[in-house]
Amino acid sequence: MFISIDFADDKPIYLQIHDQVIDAIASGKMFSGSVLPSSRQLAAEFGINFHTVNKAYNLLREERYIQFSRKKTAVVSEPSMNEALLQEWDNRERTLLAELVARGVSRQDIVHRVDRLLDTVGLSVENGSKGGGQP
Amino acid sequence: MFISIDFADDKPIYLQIHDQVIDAIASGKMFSGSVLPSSRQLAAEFGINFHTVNKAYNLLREERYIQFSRKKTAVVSEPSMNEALLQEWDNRERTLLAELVARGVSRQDIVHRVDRLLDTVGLSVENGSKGGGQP
DNA sequence: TTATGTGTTATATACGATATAGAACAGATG
DNA sequence: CATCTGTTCTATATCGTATATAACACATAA
Repeated sequence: MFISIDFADDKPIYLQIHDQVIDAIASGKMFSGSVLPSSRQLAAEFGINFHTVNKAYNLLREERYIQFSRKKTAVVSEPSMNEALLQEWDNRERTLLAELVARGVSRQDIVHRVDRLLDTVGLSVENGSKGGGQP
Repeated sequence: MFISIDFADDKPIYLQIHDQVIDAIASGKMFSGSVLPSSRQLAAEFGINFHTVNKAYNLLREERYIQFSRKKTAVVSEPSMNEALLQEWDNRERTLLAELVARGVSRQDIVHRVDRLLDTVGLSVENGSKGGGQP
């Protein structure tokens, strides 16, 4: 499975699941139409409560990353974006960038660092037909 | 004052203060040696508890952004950075970048967006470090 | 010296978020 | 029918956030 939970991490479990699903989509491991494991199934796999998984799934649905089909199974949605989301993203990104600037990291180093990170995010391509339209 | 508090924001007050101090340093409004207002003083200004301000200050100190002089006043430290901090920053930045990638934003758009954000962060001359010199 | 202001420590309360637990429900599936 | 799905409800326990009050050691200025 593409999800792992670190109980020692201070980050809430439901957020760990939430972020890793987004990461799986970004990296191409999952894409529009991919079916996610059920709440109870995923919960059993990690020995956690299925309500915790539900919380992650519901958040992902509110953010339009996934949706629930009539079969009640969670599936990855078509990518969606809007101005409000971009504005909210900018706020968080700006706060993060300010940390490096405040610590004296040069602008060139920051841009290079972001660029290098983007390399590691989308290692898609391989693995079946990605980008060839929707399944 | 370079700090404002939004009680409607879901972000904790102590984190709002924390992030805005870092932003002030990044933008050059504060730099090494700048004196921050006292906990009780800043708390009174916004009608909040001084323990809340203390929580923000102590976090900033643990992160080496500020320190407390023998006079017990909080002052901005010299910029510091290390590998562990960079690694931790990468993790958070990667999660943030994955959101845009998962939503279908092109790599070029993301880089351009980050570059534009960096314009708004450091409105202090060059980067690399604000001059000023230290006392 | 006295008075004031600083960060620090301690105890206490209140509230929301996180996580767990168990039960029951409607709808789809085989 | 039996099973699985997400959903809803109630309940509990724990932690983080925020406030409140008190007291302390230290530094500063009157």
